[in-house]
Amino acid sequence: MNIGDISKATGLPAKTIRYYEEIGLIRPARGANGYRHFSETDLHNLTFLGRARSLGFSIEECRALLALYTDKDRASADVKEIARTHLAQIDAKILELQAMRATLADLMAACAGDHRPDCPILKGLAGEP
Amino acid sequence: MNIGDISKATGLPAKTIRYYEEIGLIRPARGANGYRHFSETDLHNLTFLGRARSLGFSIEECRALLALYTDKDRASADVKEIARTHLAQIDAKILELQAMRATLADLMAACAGDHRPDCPILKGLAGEP
DNA sequence: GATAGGGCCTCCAGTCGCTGGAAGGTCAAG
DNA sequence: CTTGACCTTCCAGCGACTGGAGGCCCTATC
Repeated sequence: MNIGDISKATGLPAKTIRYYEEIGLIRPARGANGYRHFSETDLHNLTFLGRARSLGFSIEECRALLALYTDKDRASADVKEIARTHLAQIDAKILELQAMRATLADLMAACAGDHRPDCPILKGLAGEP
Repeated sequence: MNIGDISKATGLPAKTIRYYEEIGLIRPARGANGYRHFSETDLHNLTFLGRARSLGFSIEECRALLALYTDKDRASADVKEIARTHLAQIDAKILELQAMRATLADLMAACAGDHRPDCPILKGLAGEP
């Protein structure tokens, strides 16, 4: 499979796949013409990476997960530990966004949103009582 | 006030303040020695920027908000429109993170997390049923 | 007056995870 | 033989900073 085929199969842009090769996440073979040639294993690995990325794992976490995925002697505890850390980060992010949301919604509720210049949103951002 | 003083007063790193000047968000005066000199207005503007950023507004949104903050003839509707757009983005992000969280939590719940190599998290990422 | 320290300056490079584009080689169809 | 779709590499840029090098300025102490 060429990069275009694997791109369609995985849903990942060709640019992204080249980038993953550049940073050493995958090592596709090369044909005589210089084209990348992707095996079934490459397909599995890229699918894995795509799903892990879509769950918000960083590239380095993906690298670790992929190594565990490839290592048939891994302990599932190692995987779960990475997942636990990531889950905590997601939760922290959600809380942060919810706090932002609440503050912003409060300010917006106080704002008439009409032609007049008086604006509680700006006042709130400026730190006025 | 020098940059160190304003940094303490606003809680923004000096590097960030210099960056805000570089991209034209603020225009502090300069002393004969080349040092930036910050007025009360600069202090207000930087405080405003700090709060807006902490609510997740992008730099360009902050630029627009700051212009409205400075314009005493603004319409509060203009401010509210920016806030509404941003609120929608926050909500979208929260939903995305909650979906990630749910998927990840499901996978983790199925994983024993012990010394054995069998791992539903990896299976899920690989796309196994 | 010399020196030590802290603060300030600019400029360059790096972060993360791609993404866009230019310039050029390859391949299959008509 | 040409067209057009594909592939290649390399360089640059996104957002919003952040770190560090190298060097000037200011105050305090000896």
